[in-house]
Amino acid sequence: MKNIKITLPDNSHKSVPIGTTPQGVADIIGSGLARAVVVAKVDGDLKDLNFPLQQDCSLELFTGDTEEGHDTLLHSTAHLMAQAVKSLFPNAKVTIGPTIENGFYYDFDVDNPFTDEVLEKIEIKMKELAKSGQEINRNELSAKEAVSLFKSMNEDYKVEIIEQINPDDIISTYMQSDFTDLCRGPHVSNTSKIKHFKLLSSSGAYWRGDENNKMLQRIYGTVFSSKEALKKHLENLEEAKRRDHRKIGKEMQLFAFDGDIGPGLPLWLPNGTVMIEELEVLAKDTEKKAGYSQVRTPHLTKGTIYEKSGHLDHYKESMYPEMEIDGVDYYVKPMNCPHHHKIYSSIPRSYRDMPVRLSEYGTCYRYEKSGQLFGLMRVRSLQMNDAHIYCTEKQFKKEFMNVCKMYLEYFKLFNIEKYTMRLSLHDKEHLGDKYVNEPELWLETEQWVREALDEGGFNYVEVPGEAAFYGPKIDVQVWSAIGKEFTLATNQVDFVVPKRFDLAYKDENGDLQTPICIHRAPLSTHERFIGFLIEHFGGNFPLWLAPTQVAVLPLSDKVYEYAKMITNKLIDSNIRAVLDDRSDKIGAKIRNAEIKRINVMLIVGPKEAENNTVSVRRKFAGDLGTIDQDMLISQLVKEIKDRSLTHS
RNA sequence: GCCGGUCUAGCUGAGUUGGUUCAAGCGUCUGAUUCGUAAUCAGAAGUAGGCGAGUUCGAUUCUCGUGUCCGGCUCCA
Repeated sequence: MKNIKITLPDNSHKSVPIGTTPQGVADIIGSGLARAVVVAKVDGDLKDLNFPLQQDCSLELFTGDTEEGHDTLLHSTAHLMAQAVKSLFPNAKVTIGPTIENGFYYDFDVDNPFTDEVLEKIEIKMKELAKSGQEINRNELSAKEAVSLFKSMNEDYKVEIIEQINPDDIISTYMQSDFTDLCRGPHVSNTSKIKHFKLLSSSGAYWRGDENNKMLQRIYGTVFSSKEALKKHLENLEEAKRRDHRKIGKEMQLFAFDGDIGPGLPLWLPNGTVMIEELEVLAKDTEKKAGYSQVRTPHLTKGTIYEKSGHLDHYKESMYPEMEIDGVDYYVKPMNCPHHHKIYSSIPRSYRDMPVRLSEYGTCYRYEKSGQLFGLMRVRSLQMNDAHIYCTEKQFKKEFMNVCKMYLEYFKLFNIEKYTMRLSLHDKEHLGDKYVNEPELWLETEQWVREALDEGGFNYVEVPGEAAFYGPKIDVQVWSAIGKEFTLATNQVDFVVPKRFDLAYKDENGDLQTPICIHRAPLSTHERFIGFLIEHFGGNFPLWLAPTQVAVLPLSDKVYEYAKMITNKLIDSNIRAVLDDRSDKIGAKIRNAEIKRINVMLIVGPKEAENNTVSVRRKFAGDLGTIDQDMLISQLVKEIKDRSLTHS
């Protein structure tokens, strides 16, 4: 039989009989690799391990701990789960089962939703099927054959999927025992390769993500190449839960929800309010330097203005219903833009005044759907770090870029490193309904934004169909501790509403021009930003932001007077200090302060009282020794003033 | 809004296959202790099974409704 030459990644060669599979090559290399390998790349293309090699080629073997291998493992485990579900519930119809970051899900059309007990049963069945070592085989067929195959199996959803694939394409299926699934592949070659998996949760999910379609039942799960990796992942999930802003917010008494107030309407407790105040000072400082003017606007406004802006058309569903006052409909405001437009137009504007930058921590109310309220991240009452910039076409790029630069300044201050800038564009299909029908203006404005971003050297991804109804926008996406993605900062271009409001400025020639409006909220809302910060810092805030900055811990009642004096001195220096005057031992006081995540602990005993010093202990740093009280205070004042990130 | 689940003291959290007064820890309060870098001891109090109906001799436990929150889906100016 003819041999073929296999080139491995280290450029070594193996000569093997034609028809040898990647698994076969792995077997030759070693038994450890043979067990661990899950998928292969043949001349750069991902292939199954039992793909017969027909000619000289390069071959790369991937174990489950590589990106390619893990993805294959995840996908194959989704199939294994579907097989288990079909075996337990023969009436179940399978739909789609993709991989996601560190996991997979599969949607089923079943008679009864999955309960936790059922999930356990499915997992047990999966273990059984995995152990039984079933071969997984690829089969290729035409779209027509595929349709009749899945029709014969009563898999309506698969038929629907195939019918939307190009009829000339070759369709592939994967079969393990009596279970066949439509899939592009690749897959592991045997169910015994799947060992360390866990089903995590189940939930409802609409077919094709459309709420008009039937609700399917989704199961989420994950798999790893080793027991340790799975354990580590599950521990990470647990750790994430500990950073959950809802948990820490309660522990640190930052905010609360109350049934008598209403869902999505947070109460800001004194500690959380301290953080709000600090953020507002930061925003005002930053905006003052950047040439913004502060404004204030009412919470309640006539409906006519929202008709004019178009918001009633587009967002009535998520606005609190109107209230009739003196025969006129009023709304609580869902956004600040129309008010700022009215401030802009309250006086005549010249090109010399431009750009006009109006900022406000505006309080808004949005009737978000009940099912999507989520801690502080999605609420119904919110205060936006809002501003509107009115500028000329010429000024646009620079203004837009400066807003983006402001984000980055903030991100640096808070040490936010993981984020994505998303340029959200319109979708031609929805001009006239979801988006204002100005096809050329859309393209033009989008191009401006693109150029502004490119010139500013920002990295971004383009996302069609995500724009606001009045223009393209930049969304900055971040991830919460529990892995949810959020839009934090946002920056939008509005080429429509200024015209509707007859906003104008007089240009050099004395002609009236319409300004472009940039909506921006770099710090998002207080609610979302603080929610994010809680998870980002795990409650261990930088000193300037911490609700309680210093705890003074007297060793005993004998030094109470001295401790009280130190505490007062700190408070006089605008430092948020508390005195722990309980009769606990010092160890208990320290423990208590540590649990409360207090950054600076000042331990004072007779020695300190005698020398006018304090003994400093800081969270994360531990015992830092003794220091003169005035020197310490000036150090802390500086750290706070600089909004320093350091804990020590 | 949709699918599923949750709800026990300020917090965490047991238990009750329907049966007198429902644990415990933390916290709180009182007293003692006066202590050197993550828990001193003792005692006490506490509007505790979301809410409303129903079944029952009897419901925290079963049924129905309703609210909240959670996991997702959908949505997000």
